Amino acid sequence: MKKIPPRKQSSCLNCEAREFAWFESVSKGQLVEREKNRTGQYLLAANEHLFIEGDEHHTAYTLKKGWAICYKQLKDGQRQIVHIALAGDFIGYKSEPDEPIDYSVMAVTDCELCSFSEESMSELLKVDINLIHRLIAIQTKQNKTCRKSLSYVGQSQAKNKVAFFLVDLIERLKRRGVDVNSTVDFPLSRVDIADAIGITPVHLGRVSVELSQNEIVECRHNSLSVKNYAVLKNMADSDL
Amino acid sequence: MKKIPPRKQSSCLNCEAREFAWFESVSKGQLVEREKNRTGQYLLAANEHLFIEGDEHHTAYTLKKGWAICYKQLKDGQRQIVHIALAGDFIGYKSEPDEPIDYSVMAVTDCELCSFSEESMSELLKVDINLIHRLIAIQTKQNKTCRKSLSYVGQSQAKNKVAFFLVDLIERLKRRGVDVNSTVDFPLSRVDIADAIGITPVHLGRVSVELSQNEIVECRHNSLSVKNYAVLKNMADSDL
DNA sequence: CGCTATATTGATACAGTTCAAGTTCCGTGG
DNA sequence: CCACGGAACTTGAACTGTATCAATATAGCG
Repeated sequence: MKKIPPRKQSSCLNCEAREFAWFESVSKGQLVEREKNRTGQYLLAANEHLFIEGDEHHTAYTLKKGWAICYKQLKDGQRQIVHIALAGDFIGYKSEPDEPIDYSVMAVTDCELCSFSEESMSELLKVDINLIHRLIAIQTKQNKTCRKSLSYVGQSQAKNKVAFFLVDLIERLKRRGVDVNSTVDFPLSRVDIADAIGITPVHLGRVSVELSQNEIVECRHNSLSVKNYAVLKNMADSDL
Repeated sequence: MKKIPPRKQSSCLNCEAREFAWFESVSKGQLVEREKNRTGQYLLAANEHLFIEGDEHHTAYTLKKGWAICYKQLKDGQRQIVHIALAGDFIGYKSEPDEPIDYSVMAVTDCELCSFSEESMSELLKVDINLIHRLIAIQTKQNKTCRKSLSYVGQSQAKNKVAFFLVDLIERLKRRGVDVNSTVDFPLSRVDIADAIGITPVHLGRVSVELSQNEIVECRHNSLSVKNYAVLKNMADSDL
């Protein structure tokens, strides 16, 4: 991971990810002041790790740009992706400084990140009540998302899992201003998607063929194009 | 749900669940004061619902006594249990008052609950910084637990799922002072366990037979007895 | 003491996995 | 710009874990 020297760091003022980030709750006026508590800005190249499950790291990050995956690994090597991190996502925060982190984060594309040390975070939480509430809101949402993933991973079958997963992602991309009607950049590999929804990449392949033959969604080679979002959405949370 | 009249309500002072609950962070001295912001105490009979996914309820609860299940339901009726609530667990909290709750809660055994209205909560969070940090810690832990469930539900197979699930529960019961070496009360049905780990009750039955034949764990008829915890633990997070 | 819930057992079907052999894609260097 | 090599995807055949359905057995409740 490459640290960006202070004079080259970009300001929170014109950060596009801010409306999805922890600092969403900070008013323009206060931003310069709060920004002083940001402890660094980094470049993380694709496929590099930010941290690994078990690390005793002491930093939380806002993903400023790029795609990253958060995952856990079982003893037998099986990988479960627990979250696809997009611009604005707050990752690596732990309330207990002494406990090791319970998941790993790896960049999918080249990423930019802003860091907050534990001290700077508790300083920020001390001086700005809005940041506390925003942090709580972020956690509530993460929880909600995780419960939803758990539900479809546990209860639905392959085709529906794909739909659930894609619809979730598409909605998040939409909010970030991506035009989902055209073909969009989609850096996740088959293996990534498979590990996120709990099936085999091979079987995901077969399901994908079916989805593209039915003119629902085409998802391959770093690009995604939605042909029939209504049907896809309906497939997420129903047997159709 | 039956409301307990004020004069019959028990105090937080000698609550056994408190050390696992939100008020864990409150000192004995402050407890009487904080307790004033508790808005009610309730009895919820077995199989009754506390609230249902989609409800616009405005109350958070501490489970004081009993077992409850938190679950989500897919359109096709499939149920995923996302959490087994035990004494001390904080359930139903939402950071956004306007949003409907994203899961349902049903009592498994008769339960006792303490309630906090949205107003009382924001009052408490305003006056007691420790309660803020405790709330954040609770959410962090819930998140962690959910990620873990997602991982084994998504990636391991039936036998291991059972082990994961039981080990998690057993550890939580231990902390609550239950002697796990003897036979313990275990009110969850086969269907409940199956819906928590994402398999069929019938198949869970077969796996259970195997586990009991191998003298690892016997789990039936409202009781659980662990024969070989070492092996069970090893089965959680490994192929053995 | 019967009645409904819940759990067991067996037979069969299928979704999803595994392994292995192709194929296509894409970045790299000549 | 093309040729190469490795990674990512596809395809096929065989296998297996889990689901389904249906029929019994057992447990707990009124």
